[in-house]
Amino acid sequence: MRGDFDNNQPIYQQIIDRMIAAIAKGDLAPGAKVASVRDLALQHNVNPNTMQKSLAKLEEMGYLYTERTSGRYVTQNLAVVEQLAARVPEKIIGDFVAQMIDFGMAAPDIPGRVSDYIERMDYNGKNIGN
Amino acid sequence: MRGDFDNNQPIYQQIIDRMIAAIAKGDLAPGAKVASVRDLALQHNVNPNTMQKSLAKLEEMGYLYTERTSGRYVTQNLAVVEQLAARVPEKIIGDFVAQMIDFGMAAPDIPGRVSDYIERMDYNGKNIGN
Amino acid sequence: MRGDFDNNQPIYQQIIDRMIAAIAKGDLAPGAKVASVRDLALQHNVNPNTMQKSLAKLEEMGYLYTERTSGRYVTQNLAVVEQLAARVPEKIIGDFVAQMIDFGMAAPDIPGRVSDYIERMDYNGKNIGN
Amino acid sequence: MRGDFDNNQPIYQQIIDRMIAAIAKGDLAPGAKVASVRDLALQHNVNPNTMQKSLAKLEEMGYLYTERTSGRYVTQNLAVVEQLAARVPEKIIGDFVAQMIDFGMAAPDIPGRVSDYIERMDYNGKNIGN
DNA sequence: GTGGTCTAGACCACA
DNA sequence: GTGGTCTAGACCACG
Repeated sequence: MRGDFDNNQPIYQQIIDRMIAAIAKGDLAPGAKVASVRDLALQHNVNPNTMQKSLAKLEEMGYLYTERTSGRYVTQNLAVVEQLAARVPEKIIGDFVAQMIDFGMAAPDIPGRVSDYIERMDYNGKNIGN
Repeated sequence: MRGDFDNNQPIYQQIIDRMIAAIAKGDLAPGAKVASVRDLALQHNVNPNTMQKSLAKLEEMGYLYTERTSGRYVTQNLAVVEQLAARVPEKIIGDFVAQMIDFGMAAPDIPGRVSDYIERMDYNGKNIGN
Repeated sequence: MRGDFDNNQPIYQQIIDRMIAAIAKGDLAPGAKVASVRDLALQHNVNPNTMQKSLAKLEEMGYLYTERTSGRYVTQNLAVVEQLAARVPEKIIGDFVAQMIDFGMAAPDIPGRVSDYIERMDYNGKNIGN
Repeated sequence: MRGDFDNNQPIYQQIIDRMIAAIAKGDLAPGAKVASVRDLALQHNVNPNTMQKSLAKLEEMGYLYTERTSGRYVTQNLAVVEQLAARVPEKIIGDFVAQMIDFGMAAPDIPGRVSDYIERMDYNGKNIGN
C-alpha cells in the first residue's frame, strides 16, 4: 500500500524530518510558500490529518509560519535556517561520536574510520559520486 | 522516576541495545553468566517482564542462551560475537553517513566535519580534566 | 475455567498453531484482516497480552503483518502461504513416522497400521452418523 | 554441555518417554532388573534427583515396581506391557489422524500420504533400511 | 533460586 | 478503535 514509511517511527515525525531536511538544504527557501495541507498530503501520500499535525509541529518549532488566509511559509528568520543548516548536522555528529566512544573507540581514530567507510562506499557505488 | 531512557524508543529495545553493546565491547564475555532476570530488572530499574522480553529477544537473536533452571549465558559462539564487534560500529558509521548525506552534505566532507567536532571537543574536555 | 488448552504447551504456542493451521487451510485467506487483539483474546478466551504475544510471533514468522492503527492482516505473500499448506502436513507426517519408528515399528508397516485405524474409525463413525 | 535433550520439555519426562519406549520395544523385558538410580543417572547424563523422579513416575504408572532392598524391576504384568506395545502406537496414530483430518484431508487419503512420505524417505536414507 | 507463563489493568501514540 | 508497551504480581516446573 504505502511502502516508503518506516513502521517503527510515527509518520508525522518522518514527514517533519523530511521537511526539516528540505529547509536545511535550501530546497525550501526562507519565505517560500509551502503547498497546501491537502496537496502536501497527496504528495506524501498520507492522511491530511497527519500532514496537519506535522505542519503544526513545524510551526511550533519556528520553521514555518502561517499567514492567515494566504497560506503557510517557510520562516524568514535566516538565523533559524542557518542554525538548522549548522546545528542539525552538529547534533548528528555529536550523537555519532558519543556512540563510537561509548563503544570503546579512541576519539582521534573516529574520522579515519569514517574515511575508510566512505572510500569503501565509493567503490561500490561510484555512480553516486557523479 | 527513571530518567535515563529515551522516550522515542521502547525500553526493552534500549536495553537490548545496551546489552548488545556490552557483548560487542567484551564487557559481557562469551560464555559468561548473565545476571538473573530479576536482578537485571533491578539494575536497569525496569519491571522484570520488560527485562524478560529484552532477554528473550536477545536469545532469539542468538546472543544469549538459556540453561534451564541454572541461568542465562552469553553465547559461546565466538563467530557471532566477533561479528558483532565488527559489524556494530560499521552499522553506526553507515547510519551516520547516510544521515549526513541525506542532509545535503557531500560524502568526502564528512570526515573533516567529524575531525572538527572532535578537536572542539578536546578543548572543552581538557578543562574538565584539570 | 478454560478446558480446551493442553497443559504441556504454552497457551500462546497453541494459539500460534491454531492460527497457522487456519492460514494453511485457507480459513484465513491471504490479505484478510485479522480480528483485533482484544476480540481474538475474547474468542480464544485468553488474556489480551497472551494473544498479543502469539500475534507478535506470527508476525515475526512472516505470516501476519501490521498496518499501523488499522489492524493486522494475513500476509499477501502467496509463496509463504502455499508453502505452509504443503509443508505443514508434511511436518505432521514426518513427526508421526519418526515417533512410530522410534517406538520400534518398521517403516513399511506404518501405512497399514494407519489404514487399519481408519477402517475401525469408520465403523464407529457410521453409527454416529445415523 | 548436554546436547541430547530438548529444551522445551522437562528432562524427567523425556527420560520417561525413553524408558517406556524401551519397555514397549522389549529392550527392557518384563521382570528384568533396572539399573540403580545412580547408574541410570550416569547413563542418561542427568542429575540423580531427576532420574529418581522419572522412576517414581514410571512406578506410579505401573511399568516398574520396587523390591525393597533388592532393586527396581520392570513389571511382570504382561498385560500392561502388551497393552503398551499396542496402545501407545494406537494413540500416536489416533492423534495423527485427527490432526490430518483437522487439516482438511479426507481420511481415506491419509495412508497414501504416509506411504508417499516413507518412499521418499527411503530414497534419501537407504542405509536406515539395512 | 531460576526462567517461563499468564493475568489484569493501565496508558499512550496513532490515524 | 487500533496495536504497542509497561507494570505489578502471581503461579509453576525445574533441578
